[in-house]
Amino acid sequence: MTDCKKIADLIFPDVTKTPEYYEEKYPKRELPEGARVTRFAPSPTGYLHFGGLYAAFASKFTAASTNGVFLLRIEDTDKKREIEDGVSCIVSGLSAFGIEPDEGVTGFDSEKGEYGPYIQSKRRDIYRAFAKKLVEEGKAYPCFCTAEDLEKIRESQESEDIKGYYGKYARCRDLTDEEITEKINSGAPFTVRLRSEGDITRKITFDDLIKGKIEMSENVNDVVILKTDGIPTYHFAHVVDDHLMRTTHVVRGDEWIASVPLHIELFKALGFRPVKYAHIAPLMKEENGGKRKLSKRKDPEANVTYYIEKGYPKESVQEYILTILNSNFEDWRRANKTESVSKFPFNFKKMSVSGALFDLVKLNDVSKNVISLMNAEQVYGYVTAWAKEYDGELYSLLTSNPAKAKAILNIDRENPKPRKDIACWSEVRTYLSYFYNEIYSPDISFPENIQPENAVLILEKYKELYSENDTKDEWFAKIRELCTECGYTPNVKEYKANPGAFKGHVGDVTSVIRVAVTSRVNSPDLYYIMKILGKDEVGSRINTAIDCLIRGLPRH
RNA sequence: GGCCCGGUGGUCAAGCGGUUAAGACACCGCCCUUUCACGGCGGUAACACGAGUUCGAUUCUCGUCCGGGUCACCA
Repeated sequence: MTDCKKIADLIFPDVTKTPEYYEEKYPKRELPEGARVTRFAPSPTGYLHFGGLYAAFASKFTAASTNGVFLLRIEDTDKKREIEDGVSCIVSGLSAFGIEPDEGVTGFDSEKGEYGPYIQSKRRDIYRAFAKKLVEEGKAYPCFCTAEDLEKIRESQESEDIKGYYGKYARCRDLTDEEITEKINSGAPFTVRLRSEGDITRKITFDDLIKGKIEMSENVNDVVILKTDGIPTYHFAHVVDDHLMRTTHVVRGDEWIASVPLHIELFKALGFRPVKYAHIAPLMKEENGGKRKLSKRKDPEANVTYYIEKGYPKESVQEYILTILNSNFEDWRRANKTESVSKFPFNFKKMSVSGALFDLVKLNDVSKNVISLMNAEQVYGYVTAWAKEYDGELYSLLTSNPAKAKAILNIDRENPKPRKDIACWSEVRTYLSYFYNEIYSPDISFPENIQPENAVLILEKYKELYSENDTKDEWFAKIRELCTECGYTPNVKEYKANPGAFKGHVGDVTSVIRVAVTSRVNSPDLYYIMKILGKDEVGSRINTAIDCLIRGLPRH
């Protein structure tokens, strides 16, 4: 006859509070009907992973769209893998992309909310109170198997379909009170295991919010719920925490699906109502034709700091995450061009069931759109803030003459059809390098259809006619004249109708000027560029280009 | 190996028994054009394979193949 109560007291001499105490301390939340309580619960084992950010957004949007609560909890039950500034990495990583939890951990040693502590290492007493209850009820028991013992069990299970600590392999499951008492008194280390009541032939089904109905066999493993150090495993902490924090919906990676039967059994054993699950597929990365999980180790873009260093605005990252998070987001965005993302009706049903390929090209596209909608003032603010941190030279260039910088950034901006040149702030340096001699290196190479002697001709004439005070219309009128004088036509259509009659069209002529002035075949509006550069600089660049061309010209 | 999930154009993805199989990115072409862009229009290109159910399968069932996940005192 085993006396579970006695064993429980023996195992947990330190436990003073009861589960009832905690139930009362963390009452049901008073939230409007349908409000969802979600959480992001990472381990502080390294930098914040992009996939984590992705999951955090899903949680946050779910809570926000139902007027619920989104909280941040830190799962630091594995001190071996923990890194020193793990918590800060997570908090600042989330914050950099616009996620501020409603509740939970807010910094290295700070938190807010009534359901804390939100750091698992500070919840030891809570877990132990509930574990004690399980032991008292005979639903859990101490296990004295060593790592070597378990290794042997594993080896003996090679041919077994079900592996784990169960049935005849669960050697400590039926120890007598005397055996237990003796081992504990002798100071033998032990874990606490769940006494599973599962039956492999019985199925459980649950409705995953993303994947739909899933059917699996019941859990039969007597899994460890408290490690030798008295700290809970993920499974036990998850169940206790999410119950006590009154979480309603758990959004997490789909690597957890296999443990759902265990989690459900744990909820049941503790007399808790299970949470609803939404398991999201991992982000994938393309690698020589195949797909694989975006890897922390191998892929720099897996680290959220990658986006900070490159200078992607948080709005862009949000926008991109939403496009891969909910398949109808892009349609919504087209219909609501300037609406805040917080208005988007987020829905689990619209999430991809299988892993989305992480696509930097698409991110760039999204980001260019986002940035194209900003005004020059905003862009200037963002770029300088970024440059201050990551590109000191650019920073001093920009801030030494803010008016000039803003004028540059304002070209072809703030109009109904803005240019889409910039995807992230680190591209700005190259984008405007030709405005600053300090970072400009001329490279006079024309498109192939332009003959150097024609280019010289055009530039010589242009040098004479350019006047800083011309209006844009006057300037272009001169360009048209120049075309005609040099054997080009100002009329693109005319050229296309009769290409043999001309050396080229106005596009070719401006190309020559553009390359001479900016070393680019592709730039914003030339007129404004030259305005900003000033007559002297324009003249000097044209001279340089002419020299360059003449030196390269064959002698006749 | 057992169990679970998935496989629609190059990529992301709608679709849920009858569709000319949406849309977005990328690519190509055309148009617009006072250059460069932006924009507009159009194009190339897909239901992994094999059975079955059905009058009819991308959609339902089974099998095969392929991809992913999981079987820890890690989360």
